[in-house]
Amino acid sequence: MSAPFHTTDDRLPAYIRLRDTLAAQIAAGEWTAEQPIPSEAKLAKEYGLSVGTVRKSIDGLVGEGLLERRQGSGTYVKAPSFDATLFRFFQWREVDGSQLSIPSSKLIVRTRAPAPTEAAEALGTQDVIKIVRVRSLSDLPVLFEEIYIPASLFAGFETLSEDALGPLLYPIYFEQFGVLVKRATDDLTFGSADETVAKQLRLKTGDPLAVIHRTAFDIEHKPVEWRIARGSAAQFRYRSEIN
Amino acid sequence: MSAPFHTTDDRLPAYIRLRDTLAAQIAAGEWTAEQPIPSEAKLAKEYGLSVGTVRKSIDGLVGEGLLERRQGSGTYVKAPSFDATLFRFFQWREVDGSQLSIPSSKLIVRTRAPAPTEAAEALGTQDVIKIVRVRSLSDLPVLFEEIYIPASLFAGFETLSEDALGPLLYPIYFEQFGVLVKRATDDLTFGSADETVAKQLRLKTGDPLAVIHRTAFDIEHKPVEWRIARGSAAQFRYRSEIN
DNA sequence: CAGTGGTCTAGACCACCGG
DNA sequence: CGGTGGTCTAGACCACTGC
Repeated sequence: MSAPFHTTDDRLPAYIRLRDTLAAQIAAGEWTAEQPIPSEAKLAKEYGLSVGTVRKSIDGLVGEGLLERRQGSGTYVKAPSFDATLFRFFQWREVDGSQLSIPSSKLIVRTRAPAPTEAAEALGTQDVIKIVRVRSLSDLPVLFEEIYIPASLFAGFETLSEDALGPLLYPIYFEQFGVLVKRATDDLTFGSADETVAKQLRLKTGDPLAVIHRTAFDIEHKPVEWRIARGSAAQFRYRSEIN
Repeated sequence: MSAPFHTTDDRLPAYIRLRDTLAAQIAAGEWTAEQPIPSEAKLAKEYGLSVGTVRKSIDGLVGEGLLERRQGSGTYVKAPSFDATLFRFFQWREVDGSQLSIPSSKLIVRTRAPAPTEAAEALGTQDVIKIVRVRSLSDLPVLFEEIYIPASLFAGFETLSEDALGPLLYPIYFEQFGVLVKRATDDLTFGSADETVAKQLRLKTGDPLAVIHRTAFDIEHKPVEWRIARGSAAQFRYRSEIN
């Protein structure tokens, strides 16, 4: 009976308030990806709603890719497929059906620093943590990345043990800081390598580069990361699905 | 009563069969963007379903961007926003809030021809119509495109009056041939200009190029167009939204 | 005002999964 | 087998639109 709706404001439809409540619980790590969330019937009883309304809430979260239904079993938090979709640039092996592997990652810099202008504008703050890394495939450096994340959201990121940092950042954002990257905008341009980049990527100064500016957003459309990535144009391949 | 379901095969859920039936009618131009489709209640009666089930069908089509609900008024076919989303490459003016204009288009070739290997594979046929054109912005050529479309779907395209061909192809596909481009995959790489391209784009042979391979699909996920577009890398800018 | 979509209910039966 | 999600019904009342 009654309604333990969390943060959600009144006068919104019940199915939206429940959706937001569930989203908050998911982001808070209430459920793992292995255990189902409460069944539709249980949720209906708990929130004093009918099953149809609960279904509509869950439909929304499934549509957003946060939940996954498994008939006969339950509804589960979807292990975010981050880089299946979000790492898509740089397909290094041709599309012969072979899996594309995730580049390994070498950390160069990780520090609290003022944000460069563009990053500060995108993130709405100058107080950021800067991450610089080089990503490699089979020991060949392919991507030079500078990443900026708001210090307010990622307090303590600079001091995380280096072992805790895998090659993929978005899972860490989620698991360690509860920040779920849901959407991103990539801006792709063409440039040439300066000395620093050339050295890191084993190119010559002035060699052609693919340059990607990315701004990533969380569920609530708040910007949570800005990055610039550079790679040799010669091997570059970027795939984009347009709907 | 009973069910004038169109093409859809049996044993699928009713809401899917209705969705497909409606999609077919939309594609066939049954309704214009100014007149509403039949109300939910009417559809329910016509197909012998409950309103809830009809709503679920419509929900699907709204989610796909084919329909648009207007509370108190009706449900309308959504005027396809074709190139707002599908023409995104090459933003020529910086993002100072100014509208980006659609490049004008000069037709070079339009003929029935055998498809090059890549196009034939993507389209599943060799019998295609080939279109070559150069797109310009303020009289400056910026994009050289080769486009291949299946002759079976676009019978008579080669003989359309040139006046009927605006700068945007997807609206023509839809209005003249009932082919609605719903999704596309872009593959972006960098290359260098050969003589032909260099001449058309007023570049020097060997100048860096952005190269986009695109395969476009209709509502039923059938490939309906393959194209390769090339532009000077120096001015190139491609924006991609990742969800 | 009548007609539309928007929300919500309280059930039903089915298909599937797991123990 | 019981519990889960998947489909579907036949209503209710509300919010909005357009005449």
